[in-house]
Amino acid sequence: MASRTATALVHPDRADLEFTTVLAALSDPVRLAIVARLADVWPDGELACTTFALPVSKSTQSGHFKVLREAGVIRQRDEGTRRLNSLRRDDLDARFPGLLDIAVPQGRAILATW
Amino acid sequence: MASRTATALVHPDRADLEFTTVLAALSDPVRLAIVARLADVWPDGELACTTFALPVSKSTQSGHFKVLREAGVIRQRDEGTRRLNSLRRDDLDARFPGLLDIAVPQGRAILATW
DNA sequence: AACACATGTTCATGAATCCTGAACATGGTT
DNA sequence: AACCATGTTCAGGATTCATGAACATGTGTT
Repeated sequence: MASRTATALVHPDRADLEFTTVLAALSDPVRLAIVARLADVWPDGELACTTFALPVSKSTQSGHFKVLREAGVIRQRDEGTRRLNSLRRDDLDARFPGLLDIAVPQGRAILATW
Repeated sequence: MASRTATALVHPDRADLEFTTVLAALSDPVRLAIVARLADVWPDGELACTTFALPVSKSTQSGHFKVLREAGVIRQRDEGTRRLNSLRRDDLDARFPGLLDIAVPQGRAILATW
């Protein structure tokens, strides 16, 4: 992958999560669907980007995952050639209690339409 | 005002509210602050656009109120030369229970920084 | 080693959206 | 009528978004 090891992946600390940034990250159907899938394999599940079968191009997917990571919604780590994603539910629940409880079912509803 | 009576204000029905659209509307600090102010005068309070003293230009304000209205977050009605705004808390609570309870305090926090 | 393949990222381009000041429209006031 | 207050619309420039093509890296195969 491109410069994986060169620049470390940026993950904001729990205390630095911003509400409006998180909402913006969740306000896209594709990203909300990603969050719902990750919530369903939480807490120990990690899913590679490819496993989502999203209806957008590869580069757009890459952008969506980046938005979620930089907002602090997901965590990403590299394992071999794959980038594994997991939900930062603990941090989100601590900072914005109840938000994921509302958002995840909505994401599942989007998944159901695909 | 410009063509106020010509085209009626668009207000989506409660059933047509979309989660991602509402989140997008709430994901901006200025709009979140507007929502918080309206929540504090709910249920019978109506505030004209000018009363908010927002740190953006008049035309940008107009755009923000339009986004909120078209997302179904606020209701607007014209009274004389002023456009009065109120929060659609009943509809939002019915469709997305708990969302405003989370968002409003965050909006108040933004207000406190101005 | 060398080659091919799978997984993701980056870059350049075009499309869509956002912010602003200037001009406009409407209602109320003197 | 003239004037002011409240908001909207329009055109522009700037920022953001989606995509295909090219690239980079890790794994497996010969």
